[in-house]
Amino acid sequence: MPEIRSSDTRLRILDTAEGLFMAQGYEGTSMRQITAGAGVNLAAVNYHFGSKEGLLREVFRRRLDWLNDERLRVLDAMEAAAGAAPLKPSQIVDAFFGTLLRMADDEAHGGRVFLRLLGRTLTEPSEFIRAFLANEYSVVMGRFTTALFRALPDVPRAEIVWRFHFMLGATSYAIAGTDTLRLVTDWHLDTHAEEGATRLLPRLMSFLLGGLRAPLPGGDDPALPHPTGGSS
Amino acid sequence: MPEIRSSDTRLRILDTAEGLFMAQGYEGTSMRQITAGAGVNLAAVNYHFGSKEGLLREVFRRRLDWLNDERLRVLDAMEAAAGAAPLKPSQIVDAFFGTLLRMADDEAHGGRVFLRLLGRTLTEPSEFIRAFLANEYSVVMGRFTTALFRALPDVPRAEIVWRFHFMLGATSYAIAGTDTLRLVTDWHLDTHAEEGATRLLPRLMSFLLGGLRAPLPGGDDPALPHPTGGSS
DNA sequence: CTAGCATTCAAACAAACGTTTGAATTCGGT
DNA sequence: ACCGAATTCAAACGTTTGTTTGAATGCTAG
Repeated sequence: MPEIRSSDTRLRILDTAEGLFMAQGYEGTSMRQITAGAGVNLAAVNYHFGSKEGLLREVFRRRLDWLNDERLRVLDAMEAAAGAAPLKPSQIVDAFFGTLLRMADDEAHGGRVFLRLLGRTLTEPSEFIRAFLANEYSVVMGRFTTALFRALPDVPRAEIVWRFHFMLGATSYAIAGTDTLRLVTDWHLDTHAEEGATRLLPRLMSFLLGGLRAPLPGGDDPALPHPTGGSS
Repeated sequence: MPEIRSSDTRLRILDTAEGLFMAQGYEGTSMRQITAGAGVNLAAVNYHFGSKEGLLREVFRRRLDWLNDERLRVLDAMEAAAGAAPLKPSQIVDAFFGTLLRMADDEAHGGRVFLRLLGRTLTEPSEFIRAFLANEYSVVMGRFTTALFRALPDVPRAEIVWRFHFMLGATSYAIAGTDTLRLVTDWHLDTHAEEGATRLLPRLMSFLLGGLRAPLPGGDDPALPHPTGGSS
């Protein structure tokens, strides 16, 4: 096999960059930090990835390719088992978000570090990563939204897309800010110090399903005119 | 009144920086972009705010002070009207997230620009803004979590804090990514091009309440062992 | 009108940025 | 063992970064 390309320089760079991008963001991380942390020469990044942008793309690609393939694999298996019947919403949500969160305990595929980086980057789209992410996600998004359309035929499709967005946000935040939001709400979450990923899954799942299946904002439900009445 | 401090240089800088930080992030925005966009001298930022960090702090302070005061004002009015009875969860959620979203249509207090900046920055905490945000939010967070504790006496407190996090994430994403996530899910959301903020409120509200009041992840509910069975 | 403080300005500062270069080194195939 | 390609390396490239300086200008009070 003469195909063995990389020495471990590539991997060391990718792993180090993944961690630093997660902790400091893309713009906030310098090439010298990356190469110093990886113990390689400064020019190694440009040699192996062409540029800093190319490095970021590769950091995402090696994880996202696996994640989205896995998502589609799970969804395919579910649909094959269901035959012609539509899937349950809980199944679809689990195939998408459950697969993502289970990745947190899979150290071989990035673990918590990549999950936090992903959740973070979706909010700070550096304009050049947006096209890349949109392309990486387009197939998966199409499959899952149509699956949700079939699973919830009574819900307007626009509403389903909205709630998919909301679910994405709640999930990204939950994984990106395991210690970020703990500062905002310094209310100590009792026990769980590090093992939050496993305990997070069932909690997040019931929240997402509750939101997904909430009554439509049709108008008869609590309309809530906000009581701004201040006397003085 | 000899108290009139600022020329409008301060305001021009704050407004311009708010927009640029939103569009490009803190690290991705240079002082020269800010001062050029505001039409002021480069040294004006350091003169009025001391440093770039000081500018970011002030950008947040002038908006967050108003927002969180307003949140507390609404909550106070609600609790005064309710007397000794606990508030309804929908009231508390509206006082917190409804007040935030209504800010989007209030151009005098930042409007959509600040909302997107806020949602963005909560995910990329530059380590020096975390302490600042934690301090700005501590009072409000305390008041609202205890209000939720009273409103949902049967739900474990840790669970309420979790779901508060999830609600924060869904909301931040919804406002931060009005066009970000539209690229990820390029499924065109039909009509609404710009007026999304107003239409967003009822949709998000029912989603949040559905998630907040979802059945607890107790275990008897859909446990969903994921069907990973793939043949080849 | 003028003294005095607040503000603005052009210019320069050292430091850090991403990238490039060309020689030194390592490595696999014959 | 040797050649040629792949990789690593120290050094420097030209920009851009945030900040500082000291003189020029604006404004207000006496």
